[in-house]
Order: sequence, then structure tokens, then C-alpha cells
Amino acid sequence: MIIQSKNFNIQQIADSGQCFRMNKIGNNKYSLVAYNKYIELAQVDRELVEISCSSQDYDEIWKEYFDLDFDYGIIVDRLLRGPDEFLRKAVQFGDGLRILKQEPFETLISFIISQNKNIPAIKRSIEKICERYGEQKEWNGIYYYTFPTPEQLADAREEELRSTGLGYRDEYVIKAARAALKGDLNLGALKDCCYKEAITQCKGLRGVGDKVASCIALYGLHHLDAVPVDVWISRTIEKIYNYNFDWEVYNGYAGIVQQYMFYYIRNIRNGSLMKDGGEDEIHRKA
DNA sequence: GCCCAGGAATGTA
DNA sequence: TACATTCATGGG
Repeated sequence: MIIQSKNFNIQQIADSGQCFRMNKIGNNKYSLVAYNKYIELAQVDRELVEISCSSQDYDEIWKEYFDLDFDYGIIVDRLLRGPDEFLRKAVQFGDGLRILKQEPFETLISFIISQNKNIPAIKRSIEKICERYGEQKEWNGIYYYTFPTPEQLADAREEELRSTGLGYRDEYVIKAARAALKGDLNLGALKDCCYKEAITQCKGLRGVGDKVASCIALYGLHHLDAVPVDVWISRTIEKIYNYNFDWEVYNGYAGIVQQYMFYYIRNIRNGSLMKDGGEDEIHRKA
């Protein structure tokens, strides 16, 4: 079905580093596996996206998944009219970004895997885990694998997990799956508490620090105040702002601001930005 | 072959 | 508290 929405660009979302199972399959076309479903997305026009799903699945899953009840234009306009030149350019560049509401358990495992890995390697590992521990399903002749449940992952053997390229993270993944299964970590409940508490709880898991916990809070629990600070964000705070940046200015949507920032610095000039250049270079190219 | 990756745990001062 | 080192593997 065709969805009309402002600030909804599937290419930008696919390349925003928040999800790992959204892949380009053609011109302005992407596939996505989430919530045990496979869909294809096509950017028909600037404000038109075609989703290969029933109206029932749209109402029950995808409308929520893409956060389509929220008007990101409010945030975009506010930043465009704001005093921060770097952020003005960042939102212009990524004005179709949205914060997805991904499955908490998948988000937890995915970002545990993400530590000290590049995005193609993360995707590859996750896909192998789905093939080995998830379920095979079919949609219109296309076979895909669901992301494993905590039960399916909890009794995996470490050596078997290793073959998916996890490296030393294998024990982290198993322990997290068992914690989710036993209820030591109740991800569902963490949606309702404040973001700081959610981050603290997630950090109780081995292999989960501030950054990964913030990713879980933002992308899996939709705590918009959670701000994942990875190497790129911290490089930006250093080189663009000279360590002078206050997230509290953006109270209530700091995580979204972080997303515009991340997408901008990662994707402008082919990603190899400000290794030793800094502010001048970034603005010249912008 | 080399450097780095949407980091975290551990050790050292 | 503030850095430095180590970790296993793959992409570019």
C-alpha cells in the first residue's frame, strides 16, 4: 500500500546505522525483515512510500515501526530555525530520518554485536545468526529468516555462535539471551521507566556499556532522550564543537538530534570525513 | 599486510 | 577519575 508522509525517506533510514536488516534491492527499493515479517519498500516520491504489506499489517506493525504518527517536521523546522549551523546542515541533509521502533530483544543483541565492528560486518553476523537460529519463512517466493527469540538463542553453543563471526562477543550474546529469557532483564518493562533507568539496567549485562545501552534505549525502547555516543559523535563534539556541546538543550529529542548528526557525518563525502580536517573541510563540502 | 570498526572490560597511576 | 591495553574478526 502507498503511504503519504513527510520526512520519510527509506534510503536515509536504511543508511542511518540504527537498523541492520534493511537492504537495498534496487533503485529506491529496499527490503526489510522485522517482527517476523518481510516487506519491500519503494520511495515513489519525496513524500510517498510504497510498502508491500496488507492494510492490517500496516496498522498493526509498520505504522508504529516507522513512527509515522509523530511529526518529525516539528524537529526539523526547529533545528532549521535554530542557531546551530552544523545542525542546520545536518537536518537539511537527513530530513527524512526517523527513529524506528525496533524489537527490543533484536536491538539488544544487534548492538551487543555492533561493538568494535563496522556496519557491513555487523549485518553479516546478524544475518548468519538469523539463518542458524531463526525460522525460515516465505513471502511471495522469497525466503527469509526471522530474528531468533531469546529461547532460540539461549541454548546456542559458543563454538557454534563463533562461526557467525562474533569473535569474543559470543558469550555476551548468550548471556544476554539467557537474561532476557529468565526475566533478569525485562525489556518490556524498561519502556515504561525513564531512559536513565533503562540504560542502567541494560548496563548490568556483560558487554553492554554506555553506548550500546543508549542504542537499546533509543532504537528498541524509543527513549528519545537517550544519546548513543560512538566514535563519530565524539569526534564531532571534539572537532566541530571543540568539546562544547550540551545535549540538554535538546531535551525530549536529543536522541533524534544525535541521529541527524550521525547520518550527516557518516554519509557526507563518502564517510571519510574529518580524519584530520575538521570544521573547515566539513562546511566546505556541505 | 595494514588499519580500523556505531566499544567494553580490565589494568595502572 | 583518567588513560592505556586488550579483545576476535572482517571490510576496505
